[in-house]
Amino acid sequence: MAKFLTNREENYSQWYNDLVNKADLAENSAVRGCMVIKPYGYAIWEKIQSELDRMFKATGHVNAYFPLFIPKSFFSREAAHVEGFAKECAVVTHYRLKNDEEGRGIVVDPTAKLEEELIIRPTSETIIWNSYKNWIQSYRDLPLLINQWANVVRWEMRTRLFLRTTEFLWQEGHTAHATREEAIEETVRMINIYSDFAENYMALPVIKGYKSENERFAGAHDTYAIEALMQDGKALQAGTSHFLGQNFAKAFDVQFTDKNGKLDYVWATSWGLSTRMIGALIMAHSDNHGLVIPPKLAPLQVVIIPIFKNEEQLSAISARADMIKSELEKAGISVKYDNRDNNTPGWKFADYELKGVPVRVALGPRDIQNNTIETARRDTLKKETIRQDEVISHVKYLLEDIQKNIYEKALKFRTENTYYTDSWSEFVDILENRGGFIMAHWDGTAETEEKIKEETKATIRVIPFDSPEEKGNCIYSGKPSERRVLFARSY
RNA sequence: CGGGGUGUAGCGCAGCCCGGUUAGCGCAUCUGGUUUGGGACCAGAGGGUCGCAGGUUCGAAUCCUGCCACCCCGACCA
Repeated sequence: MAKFLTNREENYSQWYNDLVNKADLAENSAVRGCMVIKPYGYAIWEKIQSELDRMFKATGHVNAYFPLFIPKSFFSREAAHVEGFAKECAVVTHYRLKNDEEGRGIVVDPTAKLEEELIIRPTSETIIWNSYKNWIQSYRDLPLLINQWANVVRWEMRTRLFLRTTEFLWQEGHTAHATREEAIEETVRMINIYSDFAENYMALPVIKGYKSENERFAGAHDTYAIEALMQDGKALQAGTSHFLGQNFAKAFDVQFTDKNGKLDYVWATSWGLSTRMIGALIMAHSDNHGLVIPPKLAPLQVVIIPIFKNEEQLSAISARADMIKSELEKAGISVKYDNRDNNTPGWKFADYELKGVPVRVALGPRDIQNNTIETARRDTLKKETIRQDEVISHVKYLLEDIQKNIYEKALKFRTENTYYTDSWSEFVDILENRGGFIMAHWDGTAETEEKIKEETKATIRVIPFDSPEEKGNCIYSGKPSERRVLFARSY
């Protein structure tokens, strides 16, 4: 068979770019580092949005929207926060263009300079806390549990479709609480929602844990993250939840009166998950035939393809296909009947495989004769011929089984590529030659983490929540350590 | 910002080293016909400021200079 996609084993980056392009998910735009998300890619994002949104609302959160522009002065109130983001901000300095008198076309009107520059949000903590200041006076106003679906801009030096683009779409939750304990509880609740979403919807096994001080969000007391392993052996941070302490409340002077009439600063959290998840989906499950989308997030779950020689056959097949389609739809399954006659069945088979549609149903003259249908599942590419009256139950079974199977496949891959080592030379060797997760001892200092990063490009992805206490010696410094942490090279 | 690479039809590329009539191939598109159980075949057609600007030359896709864009590898990061 002809090759339509770059081979994944030959060149992982090229395979990834090629797949994003050929599966019609996105393309590079004319704007530096920004991408155009095409309808099919956006449909996947809409599925992610709707499932997450449901989970947020079920835990008492509501949606709101805050401005794209942040006055520079807001942004500089929290010292660590500004330090973390200053290097990658787009800044608006003027508000008008004009025709150049010397005929050089449209130019910025120098007389239209803003008195205070506006930052295009790289994240919204500051503008949101400026509002919260007015919204919160009493313990009765708390907790405040708000989420925003938005775009943000971070002027990264190097970009990559979905994984790191200059502008990206995400959701960011920003909550305010009366007590430290409650805020920490919220931070944990949200990282659990993310990992639940990753595992049960994305079919992506993740490791939950704390970020080390070096990797923490700018302005946070503590950052929790979920980390996933991609098929090329690199780690991908898939979602983060931050305990912000009273940092932003103090910076924006958000105080409330508690039950005892005492004034105190509120406790905050923020948490976010982005279109990067689409990149994770691609890199975790896809193969050399194209995308593999978990059924729960597939914009299209089933495609029915007719195989016919003439109009007469097509109409007989269509009658049956329409019936199957409406029955599947009644069962809550999304279905397309592709009866276009300008492509051959073989072409359609390959195309829907490239797009990652989980289940394909083929109907031809043979099937009409025998009262059968042919099903094919995207994960294993296995085909089966079944009785037509079994189609609904079989498709339902396939969707569930594919969801389960690709999760298990990803988990198996992660297990096989997670190494426990106490030897520095083996540590280096794994990173150089195999990739994957490494569970190793660490002395807990930022200096050691920094040195390991310099020498191997690996960072501490997380200190896993469930990493058991185990006495050992730091892989790098040899100093005593209480538990293993997760190292990997990352995106 | 450093190191490497690429820019030729909608997409993917050859031609460039060693300058020479009309710039070529595959895919895609359009027309007609035959096909259709794994990316069909035949015949015909349309589509190009060879990234941009200069220069050398009788003559430049090809040589020289400058600029621009994109990709990959680093530094940065969700």
